[in-house]
Amino acid sequence: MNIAKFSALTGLSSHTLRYYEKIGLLANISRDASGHRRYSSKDVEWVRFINRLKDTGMPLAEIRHYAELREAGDATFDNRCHLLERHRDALKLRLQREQEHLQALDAKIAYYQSHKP
Amino acid sequence: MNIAKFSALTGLSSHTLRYYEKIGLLANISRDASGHRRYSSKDVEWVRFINRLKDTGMPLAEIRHYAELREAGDATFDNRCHLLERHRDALKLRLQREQEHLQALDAKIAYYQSHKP
DNA sequence: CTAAAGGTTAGAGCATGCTCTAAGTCAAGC
DNA sequence: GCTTGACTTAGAGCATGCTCTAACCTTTAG
Repeated sequence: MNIAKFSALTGLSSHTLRYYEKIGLLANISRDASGHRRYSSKDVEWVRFINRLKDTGMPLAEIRHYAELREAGDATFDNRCHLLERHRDALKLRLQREQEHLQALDAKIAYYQSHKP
Repeated sequence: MNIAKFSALTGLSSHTLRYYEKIGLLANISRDASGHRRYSSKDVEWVRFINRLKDTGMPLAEIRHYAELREAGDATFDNRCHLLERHRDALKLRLQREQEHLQALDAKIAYYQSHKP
């Protein structure tokens, strides 16, 4: 598929997609005869996973690191797995903190509502 | 208290504290005879609340809006309450999404572990 | 008196993550 | 052949949120 369709499927603008390729998040995107990018459904999966990592707070530099390990093949299997585990643990912690924040916000709102001037 | 102690209590650097004052998050910080800032324990509470809003993803511009409402007194009570409610609702949604992300990560990690090459 | 420690200001600089622009290429339809 | 539209590139510009610098002022201890 071309960049427009890929953009629609991944939710990233074509500008952003080219940018991600430039910084090493997407490698080996194939080209058609006239030099236009042709994305595959595997690319869709990968960019959706990138979006997941991004949405859970992983910086692009670390995602690029993961991408490089992925490119390097099976030898980096454990390495990638540990990277994901560390990220998951950080996410768990963050979720706990955010639960606390949510409770505190609820309490503040309840206070506002019971103290209307 | 002086800026160094306040910095220690709030976890923000003195640079950041002056910056927050400049952009309107902190208003009416008092000064001593030689022009140095003197922070009160109310200021500690307020900055801790700012940190909470920040940690739950509220941009500084919106926190500044909340700060301005707060400065304006009781007339903005409802307004502030609604702002917090909207933020809480957004936070709830985000927590749900992050729970899903966490599950997906766990699944990916489980896959990695069951498919070691 | 002097030096050190801690504060002040305005404003420059930086990291991240886009977002857009300019100039050009290519393929399809009239 | 020419226009239109979607693509290409390198690189500039922007928004957010700090982070640091330079030059200067006070207070305190020796």
